[in-house]
Amino acid sequence: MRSKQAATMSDVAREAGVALGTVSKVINGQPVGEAYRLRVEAAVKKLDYQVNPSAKALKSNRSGFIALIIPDTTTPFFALLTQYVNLALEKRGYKMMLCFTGRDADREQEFIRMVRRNQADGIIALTYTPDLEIPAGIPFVTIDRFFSVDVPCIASDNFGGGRLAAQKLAELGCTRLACLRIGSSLVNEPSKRKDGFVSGCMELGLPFEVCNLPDGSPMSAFEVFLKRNILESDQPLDGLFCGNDLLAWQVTGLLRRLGLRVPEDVQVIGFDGIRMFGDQDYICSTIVQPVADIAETAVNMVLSNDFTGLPPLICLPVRYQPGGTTRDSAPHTEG
Amino acid sequence: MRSKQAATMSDVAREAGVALGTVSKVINGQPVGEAYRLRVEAAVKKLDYQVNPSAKALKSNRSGFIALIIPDTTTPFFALLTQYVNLALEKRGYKMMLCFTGRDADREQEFIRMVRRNQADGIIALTYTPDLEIPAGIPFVTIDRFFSVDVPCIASDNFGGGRLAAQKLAELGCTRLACLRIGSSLVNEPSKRKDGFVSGCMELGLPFEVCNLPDGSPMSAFEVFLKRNILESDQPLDGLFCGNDLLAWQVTGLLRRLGLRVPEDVQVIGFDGIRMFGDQDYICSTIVQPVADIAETAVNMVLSNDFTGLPPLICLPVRYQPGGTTRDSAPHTEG
DNA sequence: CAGAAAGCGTGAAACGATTCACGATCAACC
DNA sequence: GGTTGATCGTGAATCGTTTCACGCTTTCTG
Repeated sequence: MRSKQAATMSDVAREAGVALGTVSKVINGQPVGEAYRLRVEAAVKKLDYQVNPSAKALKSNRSGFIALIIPDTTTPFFALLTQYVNLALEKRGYKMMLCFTGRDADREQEFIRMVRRNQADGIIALTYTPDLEIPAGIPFVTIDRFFSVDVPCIASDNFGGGRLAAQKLAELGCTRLACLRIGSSLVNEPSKRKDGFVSGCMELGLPFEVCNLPDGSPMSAFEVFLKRNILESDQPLDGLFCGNDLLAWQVTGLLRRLGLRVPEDVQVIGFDGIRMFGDQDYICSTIVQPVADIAETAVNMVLSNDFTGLPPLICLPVRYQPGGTTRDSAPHTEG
Repeated sequence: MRSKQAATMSDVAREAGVALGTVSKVINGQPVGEAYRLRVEAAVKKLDYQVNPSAKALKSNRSGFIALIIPDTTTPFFALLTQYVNLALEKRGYKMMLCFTGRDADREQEFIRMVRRNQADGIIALTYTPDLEIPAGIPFVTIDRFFSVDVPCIASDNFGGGRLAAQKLAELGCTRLACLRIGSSLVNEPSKRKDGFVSGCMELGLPFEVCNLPDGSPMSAFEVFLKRNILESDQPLDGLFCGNDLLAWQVTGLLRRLGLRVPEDVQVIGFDGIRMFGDQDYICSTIVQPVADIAETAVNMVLSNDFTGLPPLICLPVRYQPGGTTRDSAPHTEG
């Protein structure tokens, strides 16, 4: 029950004494004589005219919405990505439609179907379904998941990041390394973190272990690994690279509970660049993903409906960030 | 460039040999003769017909979107809320349009203006602007922020939660309590957590302190307070209630760094019910907000366009949850 | 069995924008 | 000064629904 009925284009046209088409041109910035433009602008202001997005969408066949398909919003990295994608879309005048899937393949497919009904002009997806049916004819880009050369994928330099982690640990004096992974960092692009780490270790001539656990495994599984390879070993590990920051954070807690000092006895590097309050301290030493760049790039790609000539996988540079779990960190000031 | 042009209602009507209006009735579940219904349904299936949401929105003046206005998506409580609101909306056949404001009043007002352009059928807002201009004529409900009796507000029982925290700390053997707050828990509804806590302490006849810090204050400010009132006091505090879980978590880290044992020397209770990975361990002992209920209620309210007769403030029950920072917790197994 | 009431299919009108063929205006040029 | 072409305003047609007045059937009632 709006107090005043919203003004339409014809109201503006009548008020300004011009034709409908002229109003449309002014609104859309097409060339119009100065005098006309001023009259229309005055009428727009006077009537507080706002374009009706439904009418515009109906006629132009563009909704102005981009769907972001994401496993959940509570994982810090996803939350950060959501925020930056939203920001990047806003800058370009688009709105975001959030679809969180809870890692449910059926929900993912259902969202994509929905989007095909014209609800969105494009899709940015970070999904866990490897055999997802990608809709033809709608801009579709993925983040961190490579499907095929037809589907552009934006990712940070996972391989380079893993390699960098190995190098940093070596630089910091570690001589026996391990890579710990769980769940999502096992699949697809993020899996290259391990590959890069392994490659780095081999280049450095350092011995290393790899320990993989399926999603949802209890920490006790890692506990077994760490006890055997640190407490009970005469050649204990002294440098750990974890598949993501949350894991690194958990592993650090675990190590400390086992009586080991971090970073004095064991140094730990994670991956992602998660901070505690979104903008405060890093929760561990980490390989920081360029989240803002990833979001910007994904948005630019999905809005430029021409993917030809682009590399199917766009890799963005990562950087190393000390964060309290390596010896190069300033004495820590936070929890 | 969809391979086949999407089918419209008239295509379906032609295919089924019925009138346009009949198709509309079938689609919208209005009473239609059995034979007609079957023919239309067959045609819908054959042509893979999907309603065009823009056309529907244009004619019916409802977009099917509800806007969620939220300060950010990275604060765990907000992330959780976002997820549950999304879920509740989905259940009701609505889509969510996410507007994160970064706590910027101008952005908040701009979003509301946008929504008035018919982009959304209602607004659920969690805002920091006390003098927000609430749009008339569009369903608007708030979470945790009371504006006026005309604007329904959903909140958890902040007062009761604060009181419960005091009672629990007393039960667990604490005799000298304090309430620590920062930033967002100082304002509006969440501020009642302190009131409830104070009330609880007075009922129990226990001495208490209150320490408030403005948003963005460094932890060192709390450090001063804690040093003076625990380390340097001959009547040291032994029970802390923090305005939210993140603060409780930081304070716990701070206490441990000061050489105090939690929960042996000092017990800490937070507020919110944040878990580390969204579904794993609570990060501290806490008063859990019923996030799912809050979301459901907010969605139900915003979709029922009749607020008359409802209490302006809807209060949902909280519960206490041990989480490692009080003596009633099972020996902790996580970081 | 006539007449009223109820049930239901029909299709034109409307929602509010975009688009485009058309025509008017005007400057330029030979 | 007449012709050409460019520029630009006009308004009808259109996008794909919803809605509703209309009228045909069928059923009920006395």
